[in-house]
Amino acid sequence: MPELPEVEATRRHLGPVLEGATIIEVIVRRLRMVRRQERPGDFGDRVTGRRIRPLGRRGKYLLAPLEGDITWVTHLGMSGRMSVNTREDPELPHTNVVVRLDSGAEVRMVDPRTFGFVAAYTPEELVVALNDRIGPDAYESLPSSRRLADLLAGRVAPIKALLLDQRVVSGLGNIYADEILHRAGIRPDRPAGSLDATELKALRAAIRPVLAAGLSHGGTSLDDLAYLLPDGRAGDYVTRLRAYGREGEACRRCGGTIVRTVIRARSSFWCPRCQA
DNA sequence: ACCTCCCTGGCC
DNA sequence: GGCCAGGGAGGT
Repeated sequence: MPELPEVEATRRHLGPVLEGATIIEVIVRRLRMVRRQERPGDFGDRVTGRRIRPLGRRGKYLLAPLEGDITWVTHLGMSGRMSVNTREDPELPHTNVVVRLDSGAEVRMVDPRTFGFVAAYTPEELVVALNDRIGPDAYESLPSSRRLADLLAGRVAPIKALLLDQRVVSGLGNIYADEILHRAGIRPDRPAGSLDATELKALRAAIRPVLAAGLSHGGTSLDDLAYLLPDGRAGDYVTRLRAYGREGEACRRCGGTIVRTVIRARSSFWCPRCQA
């Protein structure tokens, strides 16, 4: 599912297709996909006719800055993915937004569950939509362990819940949060404020390597294949996962048995033997 | 800081 | 035929 590594892999694939191209037409097949926008029609109106500058990303948000100070923002939600096509390619089911380029290529957003969305923002709107809502990017600007200590001090919520809170750091979802906690050797249900300095260092140190590994494999495509790279290939980090989805299987570090518990209404997979 | 909702394919 | 998956927003 699309978390930071999947969004970043998507950004890297889309870059060569989008950058420098001009948007000539936008087709919104499901109006629900345009959200967090005053009027849904604003999206097409605002992006059409503009040239795309180099792509960016913040947490799970894919950012396409356009000439003229408009930013096309895409969030893939739970089940969204981007697909690069020619106009002749048949459309997959759940193709909800189509962006046609002057190059003849088109980028399609496919999202069965429609938790994803697109929007087009002025600089002021972008600040409200992103800066005021999400914290530093977990890959590009990870806070120091000392800063993390400040953020987590006194918090009784489980550390897993705070890793998923995009205001603390942005980009982590359920899969990579579990992988990070496993690598750091920390139980997901530990009260966040109870982590000592050594544990916080281990936690901080686990974040980038896990995300980098996921990215190097093109991300994590699960059996449902909801997430795929823009060329249709699957990311295969699922074969390297150490915790997520491995209930009942042997821990790849200590040989213990991975368990599944529910934290904040989300599945958590972890090893009771090597996560303390 | 917690709960509910959105949505649909896939599974029991 | 019902339930589950879950990111993020909204409400209490």
